[in-house]
Amino acid sequence: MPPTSPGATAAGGPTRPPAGAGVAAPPTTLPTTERGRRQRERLLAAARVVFERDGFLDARVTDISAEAGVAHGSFYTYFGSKTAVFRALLAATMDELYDTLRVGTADSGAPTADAPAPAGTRSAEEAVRRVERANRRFVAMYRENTALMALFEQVTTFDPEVRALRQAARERMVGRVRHSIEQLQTDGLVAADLDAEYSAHALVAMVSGLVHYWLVLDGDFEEERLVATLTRLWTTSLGLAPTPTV
Amino acid sequence: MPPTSPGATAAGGPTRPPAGAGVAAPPTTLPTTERGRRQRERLLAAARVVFERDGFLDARVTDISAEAGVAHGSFYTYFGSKTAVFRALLAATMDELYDTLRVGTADSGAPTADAPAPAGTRSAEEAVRRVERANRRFVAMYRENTALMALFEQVTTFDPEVRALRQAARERMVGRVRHSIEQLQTDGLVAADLDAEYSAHALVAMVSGLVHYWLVLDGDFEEERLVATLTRLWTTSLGLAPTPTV
DNA sequence: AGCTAAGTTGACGTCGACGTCAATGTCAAC
DNA sequence: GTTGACATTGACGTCGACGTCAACTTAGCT
Repeated sequence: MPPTSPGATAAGGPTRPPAGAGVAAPPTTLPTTERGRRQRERLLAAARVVFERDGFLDARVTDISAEAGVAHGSFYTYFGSKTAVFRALLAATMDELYDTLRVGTADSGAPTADAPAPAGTRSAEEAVRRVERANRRFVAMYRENTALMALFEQVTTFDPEVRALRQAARERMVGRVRHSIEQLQTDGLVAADLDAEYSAHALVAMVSGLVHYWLVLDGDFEEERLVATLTRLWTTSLGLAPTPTV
Repeated sequence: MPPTSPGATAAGGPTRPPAGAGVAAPPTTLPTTERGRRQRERLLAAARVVFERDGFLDARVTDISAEAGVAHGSFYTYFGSKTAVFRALLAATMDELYDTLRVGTADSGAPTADAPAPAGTRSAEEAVRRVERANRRFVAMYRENTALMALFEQVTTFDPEVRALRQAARERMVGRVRHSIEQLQTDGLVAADLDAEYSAHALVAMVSGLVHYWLVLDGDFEEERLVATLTRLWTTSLGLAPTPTV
């Protein structure tokens, strides 16, 4: 069975190509005027409200237009479809969140990182601290954007473009973590024969998967304990163990 | 922000309650006749084919009827809606898969388990072996049912009943793992101060999350290496470490 | 054979979301 | 202040999926 996923057709949302063939030019271009730019922003903001409230599938273009305070027809001046506006919204927001995570976590531990080793940062204890910070930050970010994360997942299941965004986002996170693991291996703090790539993927899956279960699937967790346990498992699994064995 | 998820309305699929109020009795009852039972089976099988081929959203009741070789109207003799048939299909299949996993893995390691400790099973090495077996089995199961797993996720994002199924499935797995961790703690093989519940959740998230990324989101992995890395991280994180530190 | 309850059929009406478009409005430049 | 490009408006036609239902078939029982 080839890597599959149901409903992955080319177009956009739930794929049902309109029978009528006449394809109107989808606004790929950004607005010309200043007024246009503002209208586009209003629609994006409205889209966010409506999507988060109703979910992608139940959201209607009419609702978005109404929320934005513009006529139904105006929507199509800026976006070709519900799916198009969602993609735009997601792309914009994800870039924001990416920055959020980057700020405040130097190179190393977990779903974050990006600076040269600040020197004197080469102890296991320091690494553990960095992992914890990154995890806490990630969890907080997810908590503050739960609705959007749920939407992201939802649309990923049927829109190829959004799926690509998801893969990209994941690879970015994994890349950072892999880099951090390789660094620790270079420093002799992590076993050299550990597969950094696979491990990074696994650890990222652990954190994002559990947080998803907590916030989106409504699991019963306490944030601090969650961060603590994730950090402990993360670091112990890499052999940065503060708790040797028993 | 309360545990949210978009599009979570009561009804079924993408929530759009038919304006007309007259609710016809949804077939909650199972077929009376033998013929009826067989027809229901055929529809279920057809539903699986169509769902896996087109995804839940693009699947039409008409397609399912056609695939089953029955008239459009007959569908409604057995199921009240597309969502209803999907729920039935999923419930049935999940029970099957649950058994699949249970068989062949005694109490302990990973996403499986259920027997009394066979005695002489109390070494760390044995525990590691059990975790590996369970992981390998889980990965294989997922690989052989990728399409269905993708569908499960898809429908979870908007159908509350399916979401409940997902939560239940997750809790079952977590319960087994937690039990196994507690066992290992009793045996002094795992640190007693580790939170077994949270850890079980995290480890299950790691395995299912990574496998999901591999098979559904089409990541680039090699199965054996995947199982090996997952097992290594799993066991090391619990302190069953075959690889002490470096 | 005749009766009845269960099941089958497929044509039909309904409904809601979409995307269009002709008329109208806005604004900046000349 | 006139012009023209760009944007707004909202009523309208289209379309496809759904669920219904009245007529018909099947099969078990007496």
